[in-house]
Amino acid sequence: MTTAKTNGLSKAYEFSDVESKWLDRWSEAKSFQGVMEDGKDSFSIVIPPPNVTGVLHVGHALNNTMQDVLVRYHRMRGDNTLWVPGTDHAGIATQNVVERQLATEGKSRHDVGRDAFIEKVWEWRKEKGGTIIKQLKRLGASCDWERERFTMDEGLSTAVREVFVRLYKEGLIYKGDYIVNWCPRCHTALADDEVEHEDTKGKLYHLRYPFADGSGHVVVATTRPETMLGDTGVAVHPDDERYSHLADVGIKLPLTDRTIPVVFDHHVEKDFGTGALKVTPSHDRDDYEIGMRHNLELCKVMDDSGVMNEAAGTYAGLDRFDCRRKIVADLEEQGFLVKIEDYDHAVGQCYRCATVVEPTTSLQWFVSVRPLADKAVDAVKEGRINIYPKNWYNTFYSWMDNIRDWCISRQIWWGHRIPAWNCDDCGELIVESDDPTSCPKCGSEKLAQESDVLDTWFSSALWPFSTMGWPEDTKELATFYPTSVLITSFDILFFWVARMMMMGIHFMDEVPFKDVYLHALVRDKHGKKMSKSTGNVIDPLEVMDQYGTDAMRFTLTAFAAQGREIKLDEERIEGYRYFINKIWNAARFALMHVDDCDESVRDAVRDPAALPLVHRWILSRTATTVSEVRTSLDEYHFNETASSLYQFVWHEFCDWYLEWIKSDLFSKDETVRDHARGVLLTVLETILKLLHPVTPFVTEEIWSVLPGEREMLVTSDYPEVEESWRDEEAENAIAILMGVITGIRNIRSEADVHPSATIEAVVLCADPHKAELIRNYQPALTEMTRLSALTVETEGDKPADAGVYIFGDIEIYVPLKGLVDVAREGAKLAREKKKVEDKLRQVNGKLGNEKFLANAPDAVVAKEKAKKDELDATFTKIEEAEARLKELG
RNA sequence: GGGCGGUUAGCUCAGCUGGGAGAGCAUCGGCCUUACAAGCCGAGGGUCACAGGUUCAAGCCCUGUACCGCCCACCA
Repeated sequence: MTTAKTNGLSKAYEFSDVESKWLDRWSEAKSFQGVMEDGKDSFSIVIPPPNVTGVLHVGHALNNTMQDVLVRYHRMRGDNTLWVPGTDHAGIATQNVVERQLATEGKSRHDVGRDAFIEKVWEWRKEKGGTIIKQLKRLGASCDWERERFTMDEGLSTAVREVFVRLYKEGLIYKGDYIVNWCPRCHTALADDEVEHEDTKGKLYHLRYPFADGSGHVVVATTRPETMLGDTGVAVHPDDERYSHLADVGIKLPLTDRTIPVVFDHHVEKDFGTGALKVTPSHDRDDYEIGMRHNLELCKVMDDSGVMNEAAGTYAGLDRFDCRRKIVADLEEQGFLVKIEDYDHAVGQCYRCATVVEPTTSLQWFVSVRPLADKAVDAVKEGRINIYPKNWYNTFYSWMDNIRDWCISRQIWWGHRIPAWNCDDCGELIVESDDPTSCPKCGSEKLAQESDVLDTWFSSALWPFSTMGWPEDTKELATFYPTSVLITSFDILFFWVARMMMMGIHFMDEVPFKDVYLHALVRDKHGKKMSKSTGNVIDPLEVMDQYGTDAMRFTLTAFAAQGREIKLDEERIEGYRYFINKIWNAARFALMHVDDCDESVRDAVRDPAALPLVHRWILSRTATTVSEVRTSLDEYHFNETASSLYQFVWHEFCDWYLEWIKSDLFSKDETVRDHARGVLLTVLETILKLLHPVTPFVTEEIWSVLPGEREMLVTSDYPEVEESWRDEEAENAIAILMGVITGIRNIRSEADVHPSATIEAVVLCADPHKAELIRNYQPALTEMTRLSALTVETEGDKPADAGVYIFGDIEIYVPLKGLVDVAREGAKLAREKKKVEDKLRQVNGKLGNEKFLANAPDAVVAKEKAKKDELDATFTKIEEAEARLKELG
């Protein structure tokens, strides 16, 4: 690759140096600093805090690109703009990382002790925890980096305590012994939504449970036979006549010496299996609820690690899965096993470590979410929060309707320790934001703080206001809360988004964000989830290395259509890299001509109507593009933003406008040249501004070498729609001229006329205005089609020995002097004729339909009539051309 | 079991309020035309999953079917 330079810009865009240069400059200039000026609109976003253990994956890249596009857009619009960055302490995930590190030294966290372990986590964070932040910076994320927050920071920890204590005192936090999801590997409770259900090929074991009086038996089915040791009842449906006589007869539980009762509960499905259900209240959520309804005993048969305990009798000490095998063998030996069926069912797994979750009763802390959830639902129903795309409303409501109390305590060490103390002497439970020194009830000083920490999502639920200084009244909160929009992945709608709504509304009395944009997951090009084991992971860091950050950002923006999974194809990234390069080269070309311009060159656009058509045309197209881009950004239609920009820059500005004005730029007529230079510079500047939010690096670089003194692009102004640039007349006229050019090129190409061969063309057009228009543009037209001459007539001979191109009332002939390939030309005409015929059939169908004429709006009818006239004209001319061709053949 | 989404060119996808089916890549042909071969010019390619319905008019609205995907859920 050559690196020849033109006017200081290398021939191909070399992103690497450019990117690091601007990252430094933006940082030095504090370009991303949050602004709080009176009388301005505010635009604020809080980043979905990535886990402090995280490394940038393509989902982060998408998420943060979208946020950055909006933030840069609003900053340029002059709003008070703030993007708050930060990371999440990610309780279990981070603890796991440090535990693994310890394990390499052959130690467990218990070997080092709680305080020392936490110290180690902080050390780890200091050394390695900045990775994802560095990577976000490299992405170009224009966060106010001086405001970086961490969910374990002092300020945020204060907010967490304050919230906990207030909720407790309002009776919305309680402690109790309930069934929870337990991870035997992480040794902690998990919230319902931290359990992932995986379809698993398992077995359904049918077990024979004899009646205590020896009069018979009932068959129950289970997927987890080891839990039978904890059975404290058998449940049947109250209306099930098969079992109505069992009310007073107990069941003799196999392998034990216990007798358990039969209870009648509507939850039991009569038609499933035998209609009898073994009830293990300590190890199954449904069974727990049945047990509560019928006062069944709790019998816990496993410990915190999933190992059978003393209640399991001779099975004590066995791991739960080993126990399962042993139990099945023993049941079979003793004749209690009826049959084993293959059975596919969902098995709950820990979302962090994929260990099979064990439902267990345990003493935990809970938030009563119903009252909080109701307020969140109201906010959404009343439109105080809008959700995009809107198909998420149903899902949101149904989840909120079925929400259960939130288990917030975790039996791990890394996190916000629950601000509750137990008095050793009187047993009083003390909940205070400041550490108490003595028991308010008995005065004892023997107080022990709860060992549990809070669910990570508890602190992230406060993120929109805790990062702005709550519980203090801060200027940040006054200026930026509620935030403008939350952009996040749909898979944490409930983990996080819903909980921020609940907490924000409860504590701030105002929603935490006005809009929620939920984007899709990024998948590979076949729609498969990216995973290391499949080997289909696209690493954004490698992508940035290979194609440049702007190319990746543009690609992600182009893919970000609402409501669809994103299938990312690496070839597309390559395609958009070419686009970045195209911008670069267009700028190089422009610079060759505007390099030495002074301010006055822009005067050309002050009176657009006075300019030649092609300049009026590009200004009009620019105005349209500005409008499209602004609208699509305002509506979060990121893909449309990308496509408007791509289409306009490449196919209108580069392919047509630059080609068209080349002769003007080399003109000896100073006015002609200055018009071209002024419009060229103006449009280029507009393009750079429009593109900047999506492709900040290349645009800033080009901007910096444009003539004149200028501030950095990042903090310049975003283009407004210039209504005075809109020009329908120019657009129509240029469309005709483009048609002529395309026609001539088509004939040349179809007839295999070498591009350098000089030939002539004749345009026949009965309409004198159009003819005049085309005649006026002869120089540009011949230049762009490489003709030696172009003649325009309102009437004249139609040569047979010529290539022909017809559109509407315009006919183009390129005399070929015996070079016409009759067969090929005939085929082309036939093809065109068929197209026109098909369209005519449609139009005539409509216009021949009285109901259409009666019902369709006048404008639509008029349009159809105009279409018919044009098609008729084209059709006639094609037939004439066919006739002439026949003479020739 | 409930809910949501998808099915449009060979591939990946747009198509916002119903009014002449689009893009990128890929394909074919021709060009190193002085910004760009990471480029330029030209061309081909569609029964908009299927079946009904509403409408003057349907890729778009309604009903149903098929297949694919995701989410939620207490049939053990």
